[in-house]
Amino acid sequence: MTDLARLIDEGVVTDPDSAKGRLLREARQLFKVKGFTKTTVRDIAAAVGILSGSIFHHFPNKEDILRCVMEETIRVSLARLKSELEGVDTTEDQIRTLIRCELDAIYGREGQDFTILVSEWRSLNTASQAKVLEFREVYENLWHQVFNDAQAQGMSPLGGVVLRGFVRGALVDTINWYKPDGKLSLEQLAEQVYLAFFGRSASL
Amino acid sequence: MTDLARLIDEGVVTDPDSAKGRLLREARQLFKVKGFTKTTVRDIAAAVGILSGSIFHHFPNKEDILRCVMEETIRVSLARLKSELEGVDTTEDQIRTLIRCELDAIYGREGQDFTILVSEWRSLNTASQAKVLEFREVYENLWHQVFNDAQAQGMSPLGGVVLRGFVRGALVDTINWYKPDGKLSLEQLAEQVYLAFFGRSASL
DNA sequence: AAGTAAACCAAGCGCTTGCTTGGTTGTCAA
DNA sequence: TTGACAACCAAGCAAGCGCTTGGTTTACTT
Repeated sequence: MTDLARLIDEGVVTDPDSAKGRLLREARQLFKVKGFTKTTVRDIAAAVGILSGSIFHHFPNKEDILRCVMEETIRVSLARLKSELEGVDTTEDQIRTLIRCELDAIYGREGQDFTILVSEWRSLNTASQAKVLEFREVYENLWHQVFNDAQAQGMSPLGGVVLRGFVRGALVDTINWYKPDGKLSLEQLAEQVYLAFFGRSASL
Repeated sequence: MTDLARLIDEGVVTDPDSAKGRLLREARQLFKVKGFTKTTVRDIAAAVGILSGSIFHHFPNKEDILRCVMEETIRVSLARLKSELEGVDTTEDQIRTLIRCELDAIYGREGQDFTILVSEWRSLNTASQAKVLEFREVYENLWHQVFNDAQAQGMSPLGGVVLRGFVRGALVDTINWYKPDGKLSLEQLAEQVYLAFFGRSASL
């Protein structure tokens, strides 16, 4: 069984070959490029190759498409993170893994997936936000635990929650200035982030 | 002459008592709360107390209102920053001033002004972005200079541009989790940011 | 008192939006 | 072969959008 097949089987992602899966893929792409409000249901339908009305056979409304896109993004990121963290023992390497995975969630695959969670957050109503938050908190707790360990080991003077807040901001905001095709590679960017926050912990 | 009067006189801000100034103030507030696309010209007009069509006596189109709001935000922040940096000699204190001023631009006055620059950036067309960028680069260069000094003095292993990118992200993203009314005060938050990026420079 | 220009109103145009409705097609199990 | 169901089409509705137009009010100058 392939990785993808297992993820589909576990309900982490929708089968990309199904009608709903195709819709989610094209919607995600359009939300990334144009943003949620500037993307019309006609845009999404045209990208898939159907008429706009047919979308509502699969989703109750436009907002629910965004909710599904966001939930899938987190579920995939979380599954990926958990599997990559397995067998990583030192806090230093765990932090590097966290940073690498999140940068990959932002720039990997078809790119900028993770960013939708932040940039389009206000496009969800309160009920949808609560649903997405359920998954997100599990993901964030992984960060908090590792960063609390880091504080306990003297690697940072900051608590896990605050430190995670700063690191998330630093990472997410890179889309506004970092160019993956420039002189700085993704791996180098990840290392720069690590250095910025934990660069001199060895000297303690 | 008061501070505000001088700013008006120098063209930094529009007179808040003028018709255009009132429009900009209400528009800014609505853009912050609802976002640009979800704010209608009828919303803005109603907040000021006029009819929607009358807005176009003052602005050529809706987008230009956002452009003006953004430009004023930067001009005010820049003027404020320059005046606060006067007489500050050490790089450490300059950094603290930069952080304090930017947090104040985000949370001060009527709150979250500065954030519009990031969250609504894509709502501007290319021409408007270029205009705003003109002012913004002056502001960013102030950061770059100070952070390059910091690197030269061994306070950080990172270059000014990259480090500024991380710090900006960390600061701007605080609106997504930091609560000004919580246990952490704005001054404490500013100090935490400083510690996160420069906390162990003394041990070098 | 007359002139001027800024500020605003009243009405609505043309377009786009999310979504609905009633019907058609393709697929597969019984 | 028939029934059932998911997937989709064709057409369009109601509401909201940015913006225009032609005219009126108000404040100030000369």
